[in-house]
Amino acid sequence: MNLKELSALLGLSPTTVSRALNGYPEVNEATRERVLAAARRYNYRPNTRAIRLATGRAMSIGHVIPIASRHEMVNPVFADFIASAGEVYSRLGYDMVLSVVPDEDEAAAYRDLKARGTVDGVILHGPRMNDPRLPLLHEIGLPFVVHGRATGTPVPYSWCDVNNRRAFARATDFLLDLGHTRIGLINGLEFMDFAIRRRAGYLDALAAGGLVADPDLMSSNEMTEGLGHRAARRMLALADRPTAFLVSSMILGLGVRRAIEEAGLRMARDVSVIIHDDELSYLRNGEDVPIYTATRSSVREAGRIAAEMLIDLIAHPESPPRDRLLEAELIIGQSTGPAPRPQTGDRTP
Amino acid sequence: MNLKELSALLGLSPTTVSRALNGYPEVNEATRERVLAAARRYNYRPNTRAIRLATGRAMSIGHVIPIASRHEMVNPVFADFIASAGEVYSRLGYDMVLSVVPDEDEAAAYRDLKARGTVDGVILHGPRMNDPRLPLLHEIGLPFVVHGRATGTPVPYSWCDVNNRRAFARATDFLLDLGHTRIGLINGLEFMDFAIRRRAGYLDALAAGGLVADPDLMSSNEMTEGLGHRAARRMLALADRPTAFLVSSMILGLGVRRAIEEAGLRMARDVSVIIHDDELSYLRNGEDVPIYTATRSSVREAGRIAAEMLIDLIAHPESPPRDRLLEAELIIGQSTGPAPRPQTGDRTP
DNA sequence: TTGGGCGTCCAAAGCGGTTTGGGTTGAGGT
DNA sequence: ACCTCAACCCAAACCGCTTTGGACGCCCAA
Repeated sequence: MNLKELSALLGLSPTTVSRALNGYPEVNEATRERVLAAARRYNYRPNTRAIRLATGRAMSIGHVIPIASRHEMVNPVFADFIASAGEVYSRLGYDMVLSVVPDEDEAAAYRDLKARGTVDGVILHGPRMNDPRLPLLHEIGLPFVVHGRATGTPVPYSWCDVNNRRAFARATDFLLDLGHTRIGLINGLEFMDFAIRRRAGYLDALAAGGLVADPDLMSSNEMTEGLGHRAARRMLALADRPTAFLVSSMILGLGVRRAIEEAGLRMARDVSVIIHDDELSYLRNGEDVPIYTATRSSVREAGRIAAEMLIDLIAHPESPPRDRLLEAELIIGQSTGPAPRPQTGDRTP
Repeated sequence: MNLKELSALLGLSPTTVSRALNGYPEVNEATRERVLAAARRYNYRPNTRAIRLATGRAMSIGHVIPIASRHEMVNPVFADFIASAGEVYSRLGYDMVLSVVPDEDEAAAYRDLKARGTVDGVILHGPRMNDPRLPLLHEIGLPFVVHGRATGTPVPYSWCDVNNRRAFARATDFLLDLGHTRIGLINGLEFMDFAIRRRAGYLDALAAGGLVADPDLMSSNEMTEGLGHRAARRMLALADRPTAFLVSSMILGLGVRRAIEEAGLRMARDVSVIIHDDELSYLRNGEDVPIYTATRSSVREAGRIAAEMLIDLIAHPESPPRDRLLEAELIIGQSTGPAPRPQTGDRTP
């Protein structure tokens, strides 16, 4: 059932039917009712492809997911982010189109999306320091919102980010207040913007507490359970081992906990742990009471905000960039406690 | 730059330019070269929206993600599945469109995708027993491939699944051979098709081993760390507690391990654990050697196969349904060992 | 010499909507 | 009786591509 058929059935012109369905004023209310009833009755839906060509708008938002051919890492926060962004898109009549491309083709993918008119705008994921994608998107004129920020970007842009620096500074303060002085930082990859900011927050707080950072207590890597385990194990094997860990994700935290227990230690009592909790739906930090003390910030909320921001940006192309900084909450869980008394040397090997 | 402009620049008709670019034979090779060179030079890309309207094909594949308003569960295998399916789509010139809709709107979402012509086909995720979505898709005539199977479906359909039944039967056999007789099953939600098949495999093997299943040793729920922990803790508190667990996912397994250690027991030595490992990219079962003994099957491979199957199906609408059953591998890790000697009663409370 | 066939190209008709620029009608004012 | 002006509706152009149905020139066989 298409517009022409429907209008023929109604004895009206396609023009009038289109206007009736789209709420234009120059159509008699009685006629509009008749049209709406017929549309319902014959289950008429305007063809997406025709609307898009006619209006010149794609009515869809792109998300480009680069796949590194080496390890094919898929960011675990990604699923929750797009789920919440997708709800917004659906609600506002947009489609979400995902482009999965090899790492090296990412720039080409953006150019393509723009040149072919496949999307009206994109969300940029996992921004890095001096991220080349931002100037690129700026240059080709594709509206975008960054999930996070990209330190060193020369052009203004729209973003929605968590205050990672303050979150990790507060978490570090909390540990310092508990008497910890040897605090390990198990962070994401060092070129990721969030990781840079979290380290900065950690270093801020250490410095404010009169401590100097120990390079042996800082690690940066992909955020998998295995790598969290490996980093924590290495630090726990140090002669002057940490009594607390600051950990950039829940999944890393699972590995850290494993390392702690393998070393014959108990979380909270022997080694405190604070994680950053993105509130992923399938990896909750405890059902009722939080397991880990955490800097908590909902990635779903960020997805929702970024999506709304982008659609607003598309609707008002001449408006200045928007941004939104979300504060993380410090949630006290069962993974932190006062620093243990000076060690008695009975560490398990 | 559009086709009309480009053809004007070349002094050719749009027809010829279009044919030259699309590899049709009725165009002089020299002309084709000239057209291709100009297209490159002016960075011409045919407008997606126009192609779609003209050809009547959406050149995109839909994935509908229902969001239960209650707990907003996003399936963690989903990210990896769509990442690998997406690679196939990109390669073959298709777009992937994700529709995130409230649970109760799922049927409407499929009808909409079909009626508006937004997609050429869909992948169906998380099939259940007697899943109403399959007859629906069949009825509205939208090509689809199921990731998994749906027991009880009256119509034939295309699918790509893991042999869950055989996998869990083999895993159970393995535990029986190690001398375990009290084996707990920590499974996904009981109406999910994969969970039904896994339980069937487990029950098959128990029966073949002359054992009767104990309802207290079977649990079904969503597959989160917390629920894995809860189920295992409950079973470990039984007077006649299990000496082994069969666990439906890696994430559940993390919770199970936590429960084991909280009970003062050691995995493998006191309690064996076998998980099902979907080889998620951010939750690997060990880097080099597997941590958990596991029934392993790559969800990425399934995504790739399902995507190719669907596109093939779209290209040949009259062909019969296809299917593909993948066998899971039994990987021996460090989480299993011989059943401990009969208990001496020194369990921690 | 003529006609058929081939190679190459083009005009125009579509795809299914939106949108522009009127046309018709009837009520109200003079 | 005539004009004006809403209110309502329509024909046709347009979005940018694909595809159908020739057109034209040239070569070769009859």
